[in-house]
Amino acid sequence: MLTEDAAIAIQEELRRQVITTDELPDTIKIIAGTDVEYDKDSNLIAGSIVLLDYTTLQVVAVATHCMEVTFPYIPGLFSFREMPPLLKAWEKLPLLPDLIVCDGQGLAHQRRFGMACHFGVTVNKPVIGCGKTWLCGEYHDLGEERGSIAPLIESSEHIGNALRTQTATNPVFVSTGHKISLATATDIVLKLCTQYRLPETTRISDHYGRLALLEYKNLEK
DNA sequence: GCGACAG
DNA sequence: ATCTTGTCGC
Repeated sequence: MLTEDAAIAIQEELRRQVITTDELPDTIKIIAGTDVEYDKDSNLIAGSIVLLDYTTLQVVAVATHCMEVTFPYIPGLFSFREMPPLLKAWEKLPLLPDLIVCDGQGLAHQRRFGMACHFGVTVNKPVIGCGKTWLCGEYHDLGEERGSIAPLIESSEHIGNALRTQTATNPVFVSTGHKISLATATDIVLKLCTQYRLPETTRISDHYGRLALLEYKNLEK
C-alpha cells in the first residue's frame, strides 16, 4: 500500500517533468473532459473521460471505468485517489484528444503538482487544471463580470487564475496541468463555459460518470 | 502551535 | 464527492 510519504516523494519526482508552456497541436480538434464520481453508500468510484469536438462541443466518444477506491482523500494527494479509475478509462478510449481539462488543480497546489499535472505527465498530453473550489494561493479584486480574472499568488509565484466564467457566479480556479501556459488555459476554459459556470467538458464527463456508476451498481444485482 | 485543505 | 425541490434574489 502506498504511504503518504511515498506519495509525496512521487510528486516531488514527477513535478520536474511538468511543462508550463504551450506545446499544443496547431489546431485543436478533440478536447477531453475528466471527472470521477463517488457512490454515496459504497467504496465504488467511476472514472469518466469524454471526448468532444472542439468547435461544436458535441460528444465524440465516452469511456468510463468503475472500481473500488484505493487511496484515502488527503488534500494535496488528491490525484492518487482519482488517477487509477481515470487511467483505466483512458485505456478504453477509441482515439486520443489534443487537449484535456481535468476537474481539480494543476500547479495551483501546495507542492505545485495537482491532479492535472499528475495526469498530464502520466499520459503525456496537454492538460488544463480547472478546480471548482479554492485550494491554495491568494487572490484579490476579482471583477463581477464573465471573463474577469484575478491571479492566484503563493510565495510570490503566479500559480493560477481565479476566473469568473459567468456574471454573478463563483469563480473557477484555472492552472497549468502540463504542456500549456496559464494564459492559454484560462482563455480555453472561458470559451468552454458557454452557458454554465463549469466548462462543458467537466459537465458532460460528470454526467456520463454518474450514469456509469448507476449502471455498474444495477449490474451487480 | 493553530488553521486551512481540490474531490 | 455523495443529493435534490423549492425557493430566494438580481
